[in-house]
Amino acid sequence: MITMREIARLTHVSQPTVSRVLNGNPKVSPEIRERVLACAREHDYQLNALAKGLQGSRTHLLGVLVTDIANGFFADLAKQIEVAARERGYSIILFNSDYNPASEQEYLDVVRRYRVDGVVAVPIRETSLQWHSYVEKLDVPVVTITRRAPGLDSFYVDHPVAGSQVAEYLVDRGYRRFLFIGKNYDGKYVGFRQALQAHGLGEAVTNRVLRTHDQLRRELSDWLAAGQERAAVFAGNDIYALQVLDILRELGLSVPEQVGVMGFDDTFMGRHLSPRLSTVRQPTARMAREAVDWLLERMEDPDDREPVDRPYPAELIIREST
Amino acid sequence: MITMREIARLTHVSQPTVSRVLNGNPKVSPEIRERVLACAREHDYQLNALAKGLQGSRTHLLGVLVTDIANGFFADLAKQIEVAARERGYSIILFNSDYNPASEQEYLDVVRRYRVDGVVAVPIRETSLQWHSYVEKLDVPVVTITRRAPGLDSFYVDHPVAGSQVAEYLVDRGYRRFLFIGKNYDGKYVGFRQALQAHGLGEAVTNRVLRTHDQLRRELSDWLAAGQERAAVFAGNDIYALQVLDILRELGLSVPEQVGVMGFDDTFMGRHLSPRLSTVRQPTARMAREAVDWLLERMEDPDDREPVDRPYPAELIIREST
DNA sequence: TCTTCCTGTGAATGCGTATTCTTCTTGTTT
DNA sequence: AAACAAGAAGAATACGCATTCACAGGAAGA
Repeated sequence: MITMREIARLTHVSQPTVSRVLNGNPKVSPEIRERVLACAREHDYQLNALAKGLQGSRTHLLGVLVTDIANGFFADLAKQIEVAARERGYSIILFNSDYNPASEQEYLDVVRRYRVDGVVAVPIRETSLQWHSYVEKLDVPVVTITRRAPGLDSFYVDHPVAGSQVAEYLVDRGYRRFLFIGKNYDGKYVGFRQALQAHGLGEAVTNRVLRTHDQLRRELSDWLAAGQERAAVFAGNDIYALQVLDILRELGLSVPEQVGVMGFDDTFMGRHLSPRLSTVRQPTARMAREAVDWLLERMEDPDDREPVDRPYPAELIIREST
Repeated sequence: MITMREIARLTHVSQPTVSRVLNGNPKVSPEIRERVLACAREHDYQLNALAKGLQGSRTHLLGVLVTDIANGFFADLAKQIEVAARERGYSIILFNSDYNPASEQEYLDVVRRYRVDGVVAVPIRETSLQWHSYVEKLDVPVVTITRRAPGLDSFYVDHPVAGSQVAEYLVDRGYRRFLFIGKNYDGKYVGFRQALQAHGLGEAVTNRVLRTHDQLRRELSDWLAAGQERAAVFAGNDIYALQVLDILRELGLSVPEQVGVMGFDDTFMGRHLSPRLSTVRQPTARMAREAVDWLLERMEDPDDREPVDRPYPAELIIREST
């Protein structure tokens, strides 16, 4: 791999001159400029980004931390981030926390080792104390996407709000018993339950964590047997919803006639399921773009501004399953 | 961010000594070792990977190039690669070619700029001439995963073979007319057609590229109307299959009774569709692991060995859609 | 007491860039 | 013609690390 010094030697100029040419510095005579450029082209010169990063203050690397890249929603999110970053001349170091806090922390060390310019992250929990204190010590700007992290720049759909939107909609549609599939600390569940309580339906909502398919079937069928009123299942994401639909089919129940099902994330898949899945859409592309933009600005002037808190509206996508 | 020199200053030793301690070099007295380690811990020292990469021969960065990370199959693949790499102390620079050859090429420049140690790639086409010649000039080892690239280390499921497996199975199940959804240069289609020709069914197979949902519906319904024999659709991937199932439902056709549908990739989703999707599974995790392993070995001794060509068996997953 | 051999430590150096500081050349002004 | 401004290119340096080499001091052997 050819270096500037090599080019300098070949073209009988000094290395700084080569640097000037390659960086478009005007203070260099046209003949030399041509000579150097020709040589660089001929040998297919590529800047050593490591050296540049070591010397200067920018590595042009962005860290991207997601909980599970295999989940279609985060895969799409990662893609949008990658695109936005690339457009601005940045490359992406990807990391998967797999919902494991230890991995998450480990990644922050990687981030520091590579002197990444900034990080856009989906933290596992919105308010993890260790995470937060660790990020504080980091001298790297971190923006949070899809999750709200107090004290950090956050670009997110407000989960409690989205959850309450879902609740309002389902109540409006006549549902009176509700099952939420997901972690009980999930903001969606929190908002969902609160909104239902406001309707005097606080007793009518239950929560289950998804473990295995069989277990979910048992729980679902028990739950359905335990009441008479119109029932709806609110799944923490479309993948859960897919499994719920499957189980209801196994149980011989028709959706939405006997049970309503609501997903979350508006994965592509939902559009083509049977029945087509009602779900909640997040403006991923916008969030990704604006998060990256902000991150780059944040890098300019370190920490003079207040952390930004930017919630995005969730959009209810009503299809056939409710 | 604290450096070795800083630690040296604080502990009253020389910088090389700090380096020795941190690298476990035995030639350093226990007292000094302790002193230095304590100081490093206290200040939460992190190696500057850029400097190390610049001076040494390893950056501990791996490039990962996929065609579309938003596709569940590649998302899962990327995840496996990331896990395998991390276990071996490598981090991942991710890139999305989005089926755009220009992007693909552009990425190879990024790879060179960051002096990545190796690349695991899903090339857009198995035999792209520019790609191949470009990779040759690269002095970075590249392994190809999921696609076979002659002359490069390849870890893949042989698409033509898999296509013929599908053909054999479908013929065996009594299907006599076939529609393949995907690019006609897709190896799956090539093998599929060949196997059918061997059964004297060469005339019975057609190919359509998926553009829009509506267009596919028209084409599908036309195609179905054009013949009487038992028909099956072979979709190039599970996402296509999902859309096909949807369309057939719209057309009021029952699967598998009236039309068979075969997917490809064994995406998680397929397990829970209605009907559950018959598909083809690739041993992604194994491929990813072995590709990364090989890549690391390849990095040891540059190019003394022959390029490895490692096909993996495809596994037919038969569920309800055929 | 004087070599010889370790062993632990520091000094010096290189990796590829960008920047700052100098030097040298050319052209302009009075 | 002399003085000076400006422009072009080279020399030196720093960034953080690893590595090589040389040197000091001590222990062991003669």
